Amino acid sequence: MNTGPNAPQWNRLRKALARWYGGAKRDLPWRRTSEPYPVWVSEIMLQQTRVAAALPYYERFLQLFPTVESLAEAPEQELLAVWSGLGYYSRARNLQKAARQIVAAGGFPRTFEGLRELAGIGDYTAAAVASISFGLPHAVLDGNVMRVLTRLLADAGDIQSPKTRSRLAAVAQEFLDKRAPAEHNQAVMELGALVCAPREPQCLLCPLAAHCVARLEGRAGQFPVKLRKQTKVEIALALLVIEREGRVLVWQRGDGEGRMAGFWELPSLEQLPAARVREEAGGFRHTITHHLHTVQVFRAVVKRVPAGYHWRDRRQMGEIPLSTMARKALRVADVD
DNA sequence: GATTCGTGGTA
DNA sequence: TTACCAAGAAT
Repeated sequence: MNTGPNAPQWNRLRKALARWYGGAKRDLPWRRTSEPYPVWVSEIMLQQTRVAAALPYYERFLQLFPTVESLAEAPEQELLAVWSGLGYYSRARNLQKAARQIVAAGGFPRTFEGLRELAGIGDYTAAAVASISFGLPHAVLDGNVMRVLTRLLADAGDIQSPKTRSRLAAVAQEFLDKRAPAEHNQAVMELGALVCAPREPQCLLCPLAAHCVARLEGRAGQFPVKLRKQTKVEIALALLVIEREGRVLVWQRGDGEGRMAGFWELPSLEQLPAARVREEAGGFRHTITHHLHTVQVFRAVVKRVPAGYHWRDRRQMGEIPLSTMARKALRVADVD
């Protein structure tokens, strides 16, 4: 740890941060309680997901599954349907897996290590729930915190490397206000979200600005450093909207441990060469991580239902787990 | 330890 | 339009 003459004055920083958070704190639904179940659900939903995107899902999810028991018993199709459109669907499956672990154990684990063993809970989420719900002194390290700390220290390490991350984790833990871990953790993240933003950081509004090395050097925008970048892959796809008597032909992804298992999809022209295309309904682009799909949507007909395909009522599509790509295609074809 | 997993917002 | 990236975790 940096204990030299240039070590950050953590106590001053903590106080300045707490004062700022007192005025900037947003009223978000998951902040109205410290109960572990809603806190946990919100933390999972917020992984790599913006607050605005998670909000409506959070409300619907707790409406439908108000307790950990109800989540443990939920039919998988209902669970995936509620999550449909939010992305990273393994989160939903792990959430239920963990709910069953919790019910089997007779309640929530009340330690970081116990939380860490639940499905879908890594270092970040374990620290978040431990601090917010149980007041335990574990610092969170997420994208916000890494941005704040790399700027504060002008740390030029690649944040995608485990070495840099563990170094930042130690700094975060030293920075943590052990008397108020819940408030402190959320304050740093909120600072990263609202002030110490990725682009055009609002240094003039920042409570840490006086001690921020990157700011003092006029290069806050250069942090954090991220060396690796993804190369994109273009994919062309023709999806078929095959309608008959108000129903649409779909297939279901295998329930095995595959990507988006359990989700319903439209057939592609490649899958159903026997389908007879009537007209092109339109097209759209859809990006999944680094895969750029250019999708053409065709209305088509089939003589008989091919093996593995099913008719689903077009008005029922909102109630089943459907990939966003399929949803977009249905919209293009005016089915909804 | 590098990859993969979804989606939508923003400049 | 493109590139980045958002309260990460599992493999």
